[in-house]
Amino acid sequence: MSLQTGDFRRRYNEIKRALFDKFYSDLNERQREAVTTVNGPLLVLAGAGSGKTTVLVRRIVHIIKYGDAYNSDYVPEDADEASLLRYKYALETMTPDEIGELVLPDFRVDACRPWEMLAITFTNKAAGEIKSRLASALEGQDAFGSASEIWAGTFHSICMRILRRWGELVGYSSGFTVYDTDDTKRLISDCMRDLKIDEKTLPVKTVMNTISRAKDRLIDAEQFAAVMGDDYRGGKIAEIYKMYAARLLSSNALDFDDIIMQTVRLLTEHEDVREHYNRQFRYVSVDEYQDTNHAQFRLTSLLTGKHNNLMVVGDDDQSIYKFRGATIENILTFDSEYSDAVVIRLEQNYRSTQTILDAANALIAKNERRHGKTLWCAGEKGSKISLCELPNQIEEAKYIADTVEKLISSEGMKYRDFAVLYRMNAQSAPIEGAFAKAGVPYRMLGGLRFYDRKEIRDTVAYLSVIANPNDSVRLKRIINEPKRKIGNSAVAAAEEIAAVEGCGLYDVLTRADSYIALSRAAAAIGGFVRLIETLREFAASASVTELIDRTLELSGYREMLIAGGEAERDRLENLDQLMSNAYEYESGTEESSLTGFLEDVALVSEVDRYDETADAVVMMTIHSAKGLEFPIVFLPGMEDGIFPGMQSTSGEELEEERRLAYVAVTRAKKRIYMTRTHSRLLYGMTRFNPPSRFIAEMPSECISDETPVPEYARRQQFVKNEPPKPKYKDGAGVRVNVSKTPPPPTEYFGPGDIVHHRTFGRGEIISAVMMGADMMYEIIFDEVGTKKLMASYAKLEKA
DNA sequence: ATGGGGCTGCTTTTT
DNA sequence: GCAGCCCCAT
Repeated sequence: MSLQTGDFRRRYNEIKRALFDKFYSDLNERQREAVTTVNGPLLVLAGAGSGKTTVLVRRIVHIIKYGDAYNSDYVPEDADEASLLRYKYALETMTPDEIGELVLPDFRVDACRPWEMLAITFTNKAAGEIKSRLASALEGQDAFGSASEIWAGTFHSICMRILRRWGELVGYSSGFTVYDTDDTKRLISDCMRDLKIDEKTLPVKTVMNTISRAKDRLIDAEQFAAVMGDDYRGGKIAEIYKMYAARLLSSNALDFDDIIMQTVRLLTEHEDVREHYNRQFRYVSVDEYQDTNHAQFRLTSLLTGKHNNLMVVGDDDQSIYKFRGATIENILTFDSEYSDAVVIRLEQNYRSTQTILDAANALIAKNERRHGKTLWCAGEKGSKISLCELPNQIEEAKYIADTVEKLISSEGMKYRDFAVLYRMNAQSAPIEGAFAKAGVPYRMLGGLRFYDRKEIRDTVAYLSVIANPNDSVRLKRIINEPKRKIGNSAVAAAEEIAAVEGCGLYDVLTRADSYIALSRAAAAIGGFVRLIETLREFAASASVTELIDRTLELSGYREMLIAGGEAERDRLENLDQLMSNAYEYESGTEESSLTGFLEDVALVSEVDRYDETADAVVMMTIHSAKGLEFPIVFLPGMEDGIFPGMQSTSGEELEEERRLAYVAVTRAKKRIYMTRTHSRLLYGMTRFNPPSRFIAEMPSECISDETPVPEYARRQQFVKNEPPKPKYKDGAGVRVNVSKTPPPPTEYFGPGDIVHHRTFGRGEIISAVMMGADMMYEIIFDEVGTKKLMASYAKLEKA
């Protein structure tokens, strides 16, 4: 029998919300709304630098600590006027932190236990960030449970956790292997060889990509064949897909796409498993939702179940992974997919100056397919974006190095304040060169990754075979590494036997001496099998670290490298590094195992080589810069043909490039230096690229052209038959035929002109250089590629 | 079976 | 311009 009146209840809830609002006073209103919107589908459109991770983490903590207290109207039976007074006093005197810790738990309604919370991210880095922030938010508050019980991880690690438990239901026995891109490529390549499909007519890359995209869309080999119908190329790929899938299964292996796809299959086909997780995961959040593909969308909705407590966070304007299957539709249609979804926009930016945001806003506004957001900040306008044209990529690199040094000496900046972000890795070489020459310390991301090095891959392959002898891709990788006289022909023969007998390759090897086809290599094979068996026995009782050491010893791999002398020194060091990684894994994991280590190797890329504390300029692609921020950003290669790339000059491709430009610009906190070159040597070809269209898409008042000398002498060297690209600011881009003085024998052409050649057909001039009295053209022909031709010999016509 | 030399081809990348 | 890969010669 409650004595609480309606008025009391209203005042109770008012003061409760005021307490929450004070607790969240360090958040802006939108952020607070996102954190306290607990039930039902929620889409948070988080602009660059808008505190997205903060919101994600605090919302999870909010639900675990307070549940739906903020929105609920529940008033406890024993609440009375005295409690109101107490709360009012707390509101006036306590700090936000004290309120959060001492008062708000009183209001707890329907809170959730940590293991009922699922938080999915894309990268291990993001997962690590979220985990560590959750850990510190929940530290020492055991009443709420431990942050480590929260299911926070990447799509792949979450799925692996599910598959390790239920994998048998979809045909995988325990200890299954994960194939990475390289393994996948080898396996597909093998399939193509066995199907006698020439890699020249159908590149492995294409096949791999097609199969991967199919898996993204949850299309299996049979369905794929059906969809392809009698399309020749498609039919061939369908054949490969079928064989590839069968071989993966017989190797007890999954590729990256399978990890998602098979989990979806598991949850679709096994209602009990699905219900198990639906009951468990009362709340689901997905980060970087703009990068999800269809399979991940399905997975999310299967895991979420009927309660629909699904929060997705992302920025449609930062969707830059279409090429690897991400579909921006997921984020664009979330609010129609979940019709009662709450949509919250985080537009206040805490990172950049207003000038940078103005430029970014104007740029991205050119895209059609977006939810629409406008970033703003409370801070200052800041300096204009600098733009500079340099003669070539060497000068461009020098300019960057000089500017770094200049700003360090004149403004006391540190090397680590600078980032050079480029569109393509190929752009990095000259910049590296200039930094090296100028003595600028730098750190480059995106070279060969640690686990992609040959010696590491080989060693990991040994471990994989020890853990799972059915893993034929890895088996083949190491069967003759180091050389032990088991050549391709012997392996091919053994594979054939395996195919005929329908057993594994390793099984055939164990009985090598009973096959005539293998008689020549039987002794060598026997030695290899004994090696693996010895190591398997050893593995049963040894640690992973010891196993690696023993493997390198007994296989002769280490010996081989030592024999290589100085040249192989790095490789030996890398293997030591692998052993210390294994050691680290074992000391940091409760139930360490060989399978666990291999899974880490497959799914966890190396612990970020990007050391934020080192005082060095950082160089990386724009793609890998997503999510990072730097005081000063250099954007070299602001040229059409580079950025946007020449194969993305219109439509969806161009929109994706523009999003990439948006990502690039929004990385900068204080200043941006854009550069472009007059001529650029790339892939051994000199190109003359016009300025990037993205420059013109930014408001001109945001940009200041710092090109040093008004005219370079070099302009004399190049003759064009048209005025240097119509600079008409006023009026339409009408081409005027100025001073047409074509010196005989031919009309001269300039870069960008489309010409026709009697034998080579249609082509585009990419460079025109005066050589003596003649002109040398470099032309990309549609049919025959690039040719260099002299004007007087080539009978070129304007096309 | 192995190693060396020519030829192609080549955005972006995490899992 | 360079690297990785295939083919060929040993």
